[in-house]
Amino acid sequence: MRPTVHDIAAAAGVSLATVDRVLNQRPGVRHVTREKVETAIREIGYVRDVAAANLAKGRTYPFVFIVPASDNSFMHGLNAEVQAAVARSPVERTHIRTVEVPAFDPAALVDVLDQLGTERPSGIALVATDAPEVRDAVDRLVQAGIPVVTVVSDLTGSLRHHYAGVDNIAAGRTAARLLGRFLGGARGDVAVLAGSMLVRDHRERLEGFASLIAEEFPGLSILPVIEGRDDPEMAHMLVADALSKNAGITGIYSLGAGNRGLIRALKEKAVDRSLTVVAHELTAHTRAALLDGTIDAILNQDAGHEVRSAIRVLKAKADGLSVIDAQERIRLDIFLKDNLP
Amino acid sequence: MRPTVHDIAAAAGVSLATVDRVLNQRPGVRHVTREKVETAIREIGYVRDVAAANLAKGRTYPFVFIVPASDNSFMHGLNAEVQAAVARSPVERTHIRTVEVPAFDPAALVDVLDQLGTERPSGIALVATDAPEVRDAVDRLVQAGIPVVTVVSDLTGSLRHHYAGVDNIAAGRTAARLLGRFLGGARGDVAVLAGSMLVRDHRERLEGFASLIAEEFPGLSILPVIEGRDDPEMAHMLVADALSKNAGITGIYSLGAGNRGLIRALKEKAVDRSLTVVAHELTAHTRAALLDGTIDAILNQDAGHEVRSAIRVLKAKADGLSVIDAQERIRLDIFLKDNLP
DNA sequence: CAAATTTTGATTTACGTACATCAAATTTGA
DNA sequence: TCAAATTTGATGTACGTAAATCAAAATTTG
Repeated sequence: MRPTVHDIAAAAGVSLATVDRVLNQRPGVRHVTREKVETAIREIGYVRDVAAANLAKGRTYPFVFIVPASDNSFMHGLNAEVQAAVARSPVERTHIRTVEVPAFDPAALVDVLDQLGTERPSGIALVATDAPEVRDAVDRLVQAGIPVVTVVSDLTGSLRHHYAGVDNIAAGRTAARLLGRFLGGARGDVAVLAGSMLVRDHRERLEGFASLIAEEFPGLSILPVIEGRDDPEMAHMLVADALSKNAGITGIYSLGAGNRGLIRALKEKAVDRSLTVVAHELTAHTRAALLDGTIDAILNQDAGHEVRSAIRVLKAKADGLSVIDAQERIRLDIFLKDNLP
Repeated sequence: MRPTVHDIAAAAGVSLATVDRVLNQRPGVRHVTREKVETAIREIGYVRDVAAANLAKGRTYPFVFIVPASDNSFMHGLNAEVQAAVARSPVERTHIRTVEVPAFDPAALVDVLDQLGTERPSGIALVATDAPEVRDAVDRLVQAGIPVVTVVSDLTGSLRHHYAGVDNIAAGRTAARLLGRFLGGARGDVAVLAGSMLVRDHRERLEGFASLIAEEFPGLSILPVIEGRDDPEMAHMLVADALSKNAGITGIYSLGAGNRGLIRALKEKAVDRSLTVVAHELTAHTRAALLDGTIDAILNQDAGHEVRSAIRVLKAKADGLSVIDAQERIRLDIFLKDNLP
């Protein structure tokens, strides 16, 4: 049987009340006594029964999810997953509130974060906009003892407890290797479609992509980045234009959203050309395009995993427990036609 | 606040005891009263607090993991993950016992399963040997109300509640597409190194691999399968031999274990040849080979995820709860040099 | 050394559910 | 209609922990 507080009390030769004082860091225990209890805890290998403790405390975890008000399918998916987590709230003893902030607006994000500093929720998850003032605001929260995790997009040099998202530099390099190998050493131009170079994930993907192409596929040259603002219409126009003007394009890397426009452009302008296309984010559109051969590979991060992982980590941090690292690593999924879920 | 048994009692106009009788399917409740309570439960949206219930019951989940006594790194890894789960047992209220059975021995597996039928644990996870008598034994357990999940290797046509593993046909097809695309449409011979054609996962991987090569890469011809019995020495010998005798080999697909031998053979016989190699299972050896360019891609299933998923599913089944399907899908990881964990 | 202060012990209630017991009410059958 | 059988209610204890109260003991201070 698993040891209980009574066992600690017996082992340390003190009363239950004293054990409780030590366990819950209440005052009124002499240093020597405290140490005696702590030793007993270690020696008999006591671990608090979190379920019983939460029951006794009537504890719930008030968490806040801060998501950008972006109108693209990835963010919609992320929101849906957060809502799914909200639906599970009663069972998981969480109480999740979502806050929308304007995208790419550090000041607005800082305002929200500072406000939360006074509310003191049990944990905060945010899709970070990578700016120094945001980092400082997050660090203030962390130093005030509030667990904070970043989701999807990380925050350079901050004290956040955890990042639930993929390594975007690695993602870019992986895309580059797939594209390069699929092109089989042929010379040619590669077009890159991004949302905006102001977003850290997009910058990092491009950085990884460009560096690996330069290192290992010197026959390929990367054209100036097309910024489609994650907007299908704009992406369509810009890609169609590029394909018309440049007959030397043999590969395309789409590292952001707005793939609907890309796919349309490809179907209009490139049915006859044998282009190799690697895109990010699995959606109904990209899935169909992968199946019909318009896209050759899709890199994906699973928003559901990210949300669930963020919640698990926040809970663990709130309880001062450790997490299973391997379980919380968000993997970069590579989908070909054959391994779609 | 979340509704409790007291709220049901009040809503249904009955006593706590009656609610308890309905909730725990105890006898002595008139049909009409039972319905009244069930309606109230539905209407106020009551969900049992599993933590409190388990506390009251002093419940633990006695689970059994049946793993084959195979001496390869994948099974070692799987065992390590099961042991890690055992270490977490006190916290998770599980009580996991592992049973080793001889590999590829349906009769031995059936014996163990039948034995467990009398012990009636809360759940059973097994690495299935795909044979009709095993399927029947599993079906008997399921029909006796014991939750059963298969791990790593599934059981054709059985009633098992869940399979925590990858789709091996899809894995084979994915390997074929990677190999085919990496080879860039060139003609050539492809060698396949398997453990044994008696194992279902290996058969399925080969099946998927061969079918996609036939469909989409007619320039590639698959050589007779090399059965290395997942043994490094044997794999080394057979692969070295094949490479010496056949200069037309341009690609290798290793779908089982024993990759240490494969890698040694490649380094000895194929440094000058530009072979494309796709292998299964990420280990220290395959990882190093991927990094130094000996292997081009690794397909992997995460044993830790499989074990944790199996446990979550068994718990849910034991409690009659539903699982988050997306969370329990075991993904086929594709690792290139750039996205290694 | 007594008084003031700090530390410790003993005990109780609560969280939400499970389970058992016994009494009271209701229904059923003859 | 009455006894027997069935159904329902009332109540208490338990699970492991949290949190509070009050008394007793130990320590520190003057």
